[in-house]
Amino acid sequence: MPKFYITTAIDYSNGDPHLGHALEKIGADCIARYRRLAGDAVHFLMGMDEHSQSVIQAAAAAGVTPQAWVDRMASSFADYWRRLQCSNDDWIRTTEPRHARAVTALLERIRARHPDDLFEAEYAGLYCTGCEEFKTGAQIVDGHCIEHPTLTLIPTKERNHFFRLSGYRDAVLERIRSGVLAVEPEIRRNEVVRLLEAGLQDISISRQRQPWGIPFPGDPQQTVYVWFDALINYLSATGFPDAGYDRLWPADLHVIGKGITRFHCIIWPAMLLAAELPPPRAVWAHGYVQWSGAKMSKTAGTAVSLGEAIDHYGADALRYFLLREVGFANDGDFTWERFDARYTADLANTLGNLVKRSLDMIHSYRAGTVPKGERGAGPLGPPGPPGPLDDAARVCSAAYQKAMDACRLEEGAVQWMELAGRANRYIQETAPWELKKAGKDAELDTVLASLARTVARLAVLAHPFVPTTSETIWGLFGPPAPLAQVRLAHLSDLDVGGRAVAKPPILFPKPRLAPA
RNA sequence: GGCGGCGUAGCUCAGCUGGUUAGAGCAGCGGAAUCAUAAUCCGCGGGUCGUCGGUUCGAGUCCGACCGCCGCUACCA
Repeated sequence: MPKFYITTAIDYSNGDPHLGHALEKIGADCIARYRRLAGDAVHFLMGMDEHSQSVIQAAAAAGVTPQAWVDRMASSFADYWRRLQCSNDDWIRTTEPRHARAVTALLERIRARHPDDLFEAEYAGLYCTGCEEFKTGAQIVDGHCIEHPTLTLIPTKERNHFFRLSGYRDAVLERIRSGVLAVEPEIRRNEVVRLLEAGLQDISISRQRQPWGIPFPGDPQQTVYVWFDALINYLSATGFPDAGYDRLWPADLHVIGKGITRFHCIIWPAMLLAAELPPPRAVWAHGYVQWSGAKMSKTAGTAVSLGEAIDHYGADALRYFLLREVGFANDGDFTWERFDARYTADLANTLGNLVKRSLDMIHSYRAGTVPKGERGAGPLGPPGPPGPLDDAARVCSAAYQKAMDACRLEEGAVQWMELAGRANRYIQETAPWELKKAGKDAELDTVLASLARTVARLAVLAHPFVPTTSETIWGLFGPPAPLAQVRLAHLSDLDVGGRAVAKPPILFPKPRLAPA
């Protein structure tokens, strides 16, 4: 059983999670759940990034200690991820001892293997005494810090530890070009390659005057710069440097936002190479959730809160909407109109109604027991002659797996829904109610058995996207095996003939249109 | 400024290495059916494929210019 170590970016502890955070976690969770269905030994990591100056500021503003602040934030984020059914196996926080230990160990390992890669140098920049940090770029307006326009920025020099990033340009570039380190989607890979081709500068990896951080090994006067610290979380969670960490490492997939490819595709691999550790195998950089085509910015006042979006139709519906409509590669729009349209057309009308009508007919015509049809096999027995829906399931499932293997989650969702659509057409074509009236029992058995099989298969394909609904549908058959034990490879053999089915619920109720 | 991407039916998008009447889903309109959440199924799409010019027997599909969006170019998690 191949292992599959997948991670999300760890979130910064300075505000509540929003739809953008949610898209990333849901997408990663979708991939993790899919890999489990495919039979991999999945290890799925999520967590929090809890160091740096802005944490101190946020804590001070809230009148609590930094630790109390990050505890509160971590609890809040974790609560949202539970509501969204994230199936992470581990949850790491960069304030944990296991993380500090790994950061120290990694730096010491670099120093031991490539001593020249770490050196001290002067860092010069504009320092804001209000923020207690260096300011660059857009943080400076008219020569003043945007947070403290009345203060004067002070040109300051600071002695820092540096990492010789420049020495790893060729090695990282070669890995990305050859695909040994896969960067997807392609547009992100091209951006990274161009960045590498343009050349790299060495980077400062320590800070003075930053008490809220991990002490720099051998120089307790300084702390490890927050980005350098944060990236290492993926390694910390494997147990590094203890023996056995390589049961998980290297990571098979880092799921991140498109804005941080530079850190994950260039700096992080270089850090690992310097320590003579294998770089990750793949990085997937998703796009952003927009609100009516505009950026969803925290400062501009987010148009919709994550809590609202979850409460609207439930976690499954939000998961499906984000993955199907917003997508996991490009930017996409969240609007209530689109959410409603997707929910109604796909989840309620196509899938929910299919499950309901199919199983209701089994109750009306066969007293709630799935006919064995022409198959006559047990619950997971060998298939008999395949019907049109079995063919459709095979085709859709193959396309689904091809898409999901490539992290094209939208396409996976399309294929899943396509099978449900085929089943609806099958009902129309075979008209079971006519078969019932005409007393064509054998044909009716075949049709109902075929529908039941298809519904069960849809429950399996649904799992990465709508885990709760998936379990609900699967549970209706009183299945012999928990869904967690089902594998995609068994899908064609899946049968529910002879099983008693529960009365189907309305899976995705449509709110009555409110009178105007 | 540098590098790159996008601009195809009301909406979201497919259209690979150029080749018969430009496609899908959703929405809309018409019809059928009644197992089902008034759900489903069938039928209906003349949209200058951003603009202009070029290459070619032939171009959303290649080249150039232009217009309009957008991304990456920050030691901002």
